[in-house]
Amino acid sequence: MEEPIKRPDPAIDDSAERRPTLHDVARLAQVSTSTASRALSNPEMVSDDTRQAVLEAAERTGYRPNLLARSLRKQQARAIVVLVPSLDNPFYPEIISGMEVAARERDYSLLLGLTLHDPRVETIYLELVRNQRADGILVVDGGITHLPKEGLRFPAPSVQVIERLPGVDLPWVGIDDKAASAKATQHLLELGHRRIGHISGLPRYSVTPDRIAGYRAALKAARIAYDPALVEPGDFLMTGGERAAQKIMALPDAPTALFCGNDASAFGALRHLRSLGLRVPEDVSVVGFDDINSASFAEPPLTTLRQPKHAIGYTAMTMLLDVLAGATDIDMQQTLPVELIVRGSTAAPRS
Amino acid sequence: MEEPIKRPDPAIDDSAERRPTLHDVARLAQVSTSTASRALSNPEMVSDDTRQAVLEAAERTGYRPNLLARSLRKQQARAIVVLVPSLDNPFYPEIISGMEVAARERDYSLLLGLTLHDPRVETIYLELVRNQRADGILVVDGGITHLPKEGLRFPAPSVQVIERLPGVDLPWVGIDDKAASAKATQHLLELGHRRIGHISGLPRYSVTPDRIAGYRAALKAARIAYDPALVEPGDFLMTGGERAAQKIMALPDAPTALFCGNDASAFGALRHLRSLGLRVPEDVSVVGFDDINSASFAEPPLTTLRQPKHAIGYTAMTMLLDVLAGATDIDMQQTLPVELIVRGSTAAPRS
DNA sequence: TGGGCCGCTGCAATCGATTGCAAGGGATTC
DNA sequence: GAATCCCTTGCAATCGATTGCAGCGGCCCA
Repeated sequence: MEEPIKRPDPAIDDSAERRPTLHDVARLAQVSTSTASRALSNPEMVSDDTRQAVLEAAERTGYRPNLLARSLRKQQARAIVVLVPSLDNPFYPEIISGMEVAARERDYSLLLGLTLHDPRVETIYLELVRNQRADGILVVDGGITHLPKEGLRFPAPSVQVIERLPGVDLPWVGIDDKAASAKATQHLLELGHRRIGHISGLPRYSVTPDRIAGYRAALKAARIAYDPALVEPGDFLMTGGERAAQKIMALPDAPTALFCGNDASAFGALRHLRSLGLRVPEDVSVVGFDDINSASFAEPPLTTLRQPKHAIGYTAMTMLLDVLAGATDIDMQQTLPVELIVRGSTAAPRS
Repeated sequence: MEEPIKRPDPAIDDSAERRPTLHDVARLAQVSTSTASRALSNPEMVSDDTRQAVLEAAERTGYRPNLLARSLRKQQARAIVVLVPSLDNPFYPEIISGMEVAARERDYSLLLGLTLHDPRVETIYLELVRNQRADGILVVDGGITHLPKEGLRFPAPSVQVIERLPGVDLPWVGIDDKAASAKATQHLLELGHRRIGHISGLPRYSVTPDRIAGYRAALKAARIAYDPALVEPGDFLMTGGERAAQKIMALPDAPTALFCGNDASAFGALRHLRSLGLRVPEDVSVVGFDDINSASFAEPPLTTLRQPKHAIGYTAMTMLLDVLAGATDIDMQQTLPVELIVRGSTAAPRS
């Protein structure tokens, strides 16, 4: 080990610009590759002198472990596929941000898959796991909705986020949609509203019936009869919200408040109300759902239910990595708290 | 090959639930693994009978190639790191969507890295490439800004998006900020505005001076003197836009129009104008930049410059993959067209 | 002095593919 | 009938790590 390092073994071509491998490090440190490996990955297994020499050699050569080789050997890709329908709804990027942080903290990478609800795309990303390029899947909001429900089997540990896939028994992270929805409706009731419209979401999402249920529960608690005409499906987008608002506001006995299935729908509703010349909140109150970034910038700033988006993503990723790490005492259902954010779009009805 | 497939070799434990490997397929098809490999990857290299037998065996065993092993052998990870400061600005998700499509089309995966301008995070993702887990890097908008500029070397092929890193000689995809900026300013000039304010961006972004330059060039072409007091830096966020608008509108000779460095700033400006009781566009016209999704939902809908966000992402990813595929005739600078979208936030000034 | 244990190290197998090289065999050509 | 060529196939090396097992030497204790 006191052999001067300057004199390279003439039998070895060091001039090649090949990236240094563990073998190169080992040779420079005059040890076997096994020892070099241990010195770097399990330092306590080698003597102080050896560790020192290996670290120095690694430093000197600029060695970087080849993660592909390590993954192959250890049979873990250290990557997670995140399936999202799209990034159009600003709701998703925030969730993904939380996932990225959690993944990075534990030396995992995040493979982003935008399915656009296309089963072919969904299949491609599912294959990535079958092909050992990823260790698990996070399914955000029906990323898999179009794959056959029957016998849908996940090829690896997975966690569902927000949406519960019918007939799929996987851990889940989300919110209590019914309770949140009731809370928003109650807020309007407390302000004095008696006729409250609800713009719901696409029926294919499981959150849609839950939110309707919460709305109905709050009405019932206030002893107000449920009027189906006041519930109109939107599509979780601006345009659908606009259309739904149009239908509801055209009723003979139009409501004084609208509770919308998400913020985008609420924006659409706002636009329609404006076009009718109705003022918010003086003439009609509006409540959204999600609290996306732009909700506070709307005119007027939107009263809405804040989903803990970052925390949802962080929690989901953490759960999945815990499962992959062998944890067995996982909470199958993690319900995160929702906060009602009261801004300028709600007020008492005109007397 | 007419050996009945039903009779398994008793020497081999087929009961194990191990994923089938190429070796298993080969054994079932009674060929060597090399042949099996070729039958699946280079079908034209084997005879029809053999190919048939191998495909059948692969089908029967449910074989999926192990991409880690393939990657190790072929020395390519087939993954690209996308470095973005964050997903807060809705501008980024759209770019990323374009990248994801281009990557998927060519069997690459997208590793998402949110740097938050933190050099430690930037380093982590750069390491991913050094460690052979990714083949290249897409740097979106100063994803690397905080790493030392001096001697910043990329460990793999990379493409810059939107932002040009100083002193870094890499292919780039973006827009002509100066020309776009001039176009927006000219629009206001054509409407009859003579005093036009500009809310610029953070100086650390290279687009900021370019956009100021375009603004000045348009003024000069219209023979209007440049007044530095009318240019106020924002931070590309709502709050900065609000603050900058406040400063500019407090001038003794306040402008009749504001050209904002991005849509978020414009939203902030709108809010401030509203708080002053000024109407848009009757009292003050406002122009944004980017055309993020919510620009059309603003009140009034925002006149803005539409960046081809999806195309930018798609093009950048395509360029990078072309480079990785060995293309040499790459355009080092790809400038994509910007469109002025005239909506309700601009009009002729009060006479 | 001898047996046993422990700490450290190296050998060699392994993860699961791809691929250069060579050989076998049939067809073609002179 | 022999030489040549080409098509197809298999052998074995390789990508770059990790790890079970065994060996070696030193130390401790009887």
